[in-house]
Amino acid sequence: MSKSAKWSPKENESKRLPIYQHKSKLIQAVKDSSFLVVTGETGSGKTTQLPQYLREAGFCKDGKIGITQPRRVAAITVAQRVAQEMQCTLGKEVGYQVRFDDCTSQDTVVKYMTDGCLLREVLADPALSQYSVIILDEVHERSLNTDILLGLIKKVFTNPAKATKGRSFPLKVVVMSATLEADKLSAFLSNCPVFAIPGRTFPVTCTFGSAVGPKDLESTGYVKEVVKVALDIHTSEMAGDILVFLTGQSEIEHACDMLFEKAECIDYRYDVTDQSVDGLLILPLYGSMPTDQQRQIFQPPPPGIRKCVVATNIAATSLTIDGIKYIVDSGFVKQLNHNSRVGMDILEVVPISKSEAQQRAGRAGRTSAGKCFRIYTKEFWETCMPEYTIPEIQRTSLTAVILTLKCLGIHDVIRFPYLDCPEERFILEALKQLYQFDAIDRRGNVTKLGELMVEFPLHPGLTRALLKAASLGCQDLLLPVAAMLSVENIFIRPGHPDKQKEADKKHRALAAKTGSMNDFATLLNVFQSCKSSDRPSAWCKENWIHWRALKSAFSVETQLRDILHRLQQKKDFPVETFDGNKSELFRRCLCTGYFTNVARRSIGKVFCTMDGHGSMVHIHPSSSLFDQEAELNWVIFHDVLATSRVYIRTVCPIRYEWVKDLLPKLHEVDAYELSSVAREEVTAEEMTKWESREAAKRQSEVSNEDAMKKLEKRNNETTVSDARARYLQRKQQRQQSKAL
DNA sequence: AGAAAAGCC
Repeated sequence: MSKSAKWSPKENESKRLPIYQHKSKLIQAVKDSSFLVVTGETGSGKTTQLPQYLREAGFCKDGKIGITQPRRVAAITVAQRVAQEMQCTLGKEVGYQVRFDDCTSQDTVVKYMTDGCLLREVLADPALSQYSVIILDEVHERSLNTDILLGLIKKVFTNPAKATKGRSFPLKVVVMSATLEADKLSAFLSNCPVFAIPGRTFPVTCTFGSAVGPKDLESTGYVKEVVKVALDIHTSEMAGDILVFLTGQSEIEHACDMLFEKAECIDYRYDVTDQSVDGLLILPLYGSMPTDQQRQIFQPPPPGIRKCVVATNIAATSLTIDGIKYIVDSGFVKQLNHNSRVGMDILEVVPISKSEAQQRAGRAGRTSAGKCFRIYTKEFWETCMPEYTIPEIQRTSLTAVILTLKCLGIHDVIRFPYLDCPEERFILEALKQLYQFDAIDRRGNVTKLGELMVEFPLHPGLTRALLKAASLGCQDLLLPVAAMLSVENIFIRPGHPDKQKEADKKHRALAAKTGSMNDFATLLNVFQSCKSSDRPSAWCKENWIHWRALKSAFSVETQLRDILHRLQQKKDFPVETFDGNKSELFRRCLCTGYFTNVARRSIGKVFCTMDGHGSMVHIHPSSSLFDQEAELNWVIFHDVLATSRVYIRTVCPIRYEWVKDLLPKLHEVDAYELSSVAREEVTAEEMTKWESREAAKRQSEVSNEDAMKKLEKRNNETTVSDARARYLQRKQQRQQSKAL
């Protein structure tokens, strides 16, 4: 057939995918129902093929097909592949949109995008009127944005009265997920049908170990054990590469060092050119690693050499390495959890879930049968590992998300249809913060300021400070700072002690140049100095600054500037004036967004937070204020880190007068009030109760002095977090094992 | 006296 000669290899390949034989049934299933759950493991072809099938079947007549992904790279690479398969130019019929990169046009009918992008679109067009089909992909990963989109879709489109509002034709929704969550998702979306596509993976045999049991929850013995197991594999198993899962950068470097000492190896750090050694090629892999080093991971090892990649969870979903046949699973992961008891985010090492362990094991079966060596016992699996990973929505700060919902007109944020409901106190905490930032009023309604704030892709506190600066005409001070604080850490601190000293020295010099001992000012200085440099990347290298991170800060700043510029065109954008010097102006703006993060010197180097929790904190060693003895009594800070101590990081000295009038706001309102009046059905009784409490409150305004006394009292009682205790214990064990 | 996971608008 002459037609077949035209087929590209890709096209042939797509017909061999497991999904192909279900094509007509799948199209019919989408036609038959407004909601559909499609399950299929990685490799089934659902992400690339389903949108093409639906386009062929005429679903693009009235609108676009939108497919969401939790990650940027996935959205881009999948769009590239589909454009190739459809033999069209990327950005024409097939396109993608991620932050900073919109590759779509008028012609685009198949649009891949990140879930965050679609959420932004919903804010502008809640009816999603441009789309005929929305496909949510990788729903089992339960990213915060995907979860919110799911809830919004349920709320709007399962209600026939609301579903047609703002639309001229009905919307089709397809939710794609790994097999495990299928029934739950179907139940959530009005018991919609489930379509299962078989996967194409190879069997992976899993074995349990004996090294880590339920009693070893707080120990770091797993680092030693994974090294031992990896060496065992190297000496006794058939050819095939190894992937080791650990939790963080320093741990990975340590494990690589141990492997290098114990095996006949090539370590890329010392010797990549000598390919004559028969042995192990050891490659660390974590997110903040330079990209050219990351690229080495994907190259096949030299002949006769086995590759051993030691990675963080980045290798579980974000990156796929070919040729992996053996997995060594430590059973742990580092996770950022919001702790509402102490009111902060804590980065901690926790056991992975059973489903995550299966995901890790699956990485060995991509190209052939594989083996997974779990270093923990069966008992550990049964008693310490939860069935599923707790979804992000249940363990992060919800302030920004709640503001988004409020701006979408969803007042009852407690009874929003969450697939998994966050704890009520998390929601209340978010409401309280929004109230403190003047984003919502006492009745839980979004204020004018709140409507401005939701436009910015930033934490609300940072946005609040930025808007204050804008109203005072000094946005140029705050825009770079906001950008710098919303990208990954820009200061490089190498593992080698000598280089560490060198880096620290450079960083201190950057701080000193501002002449003000204010970490926010240092960020501004780094931003401006690099930007005005002739050779910015060389400047970064010289000063131990992450060029990649700083580059993204440059783009973020431009984006924030554009958003701000657009909002300032509005006629009711607030305008204020201020008399005083620049440094005070800068710091006063910061106070507007950071008065929830105020600390006061207590005794010596110990500070005490003024947020109502009264935690004892120290200034982080990376801060320019770390060794300042000066009369430094009041500070604001950007974030908290719980390691050997509870540290505040990115710190700025302030005067008490600047926050005096703001601090009472931290105590004046009970979060329950914000939520109960926000609920759609408020009983008359509830209303009177609330009114009378309001009246009582007005009569007895809590004075600052009273609030301070209360905090002082709490200081003596509390409150170093559990995370710190665990850290100390681990450190001790580490030292003991070192001594042996 | 001492330190950072992944991802997204």
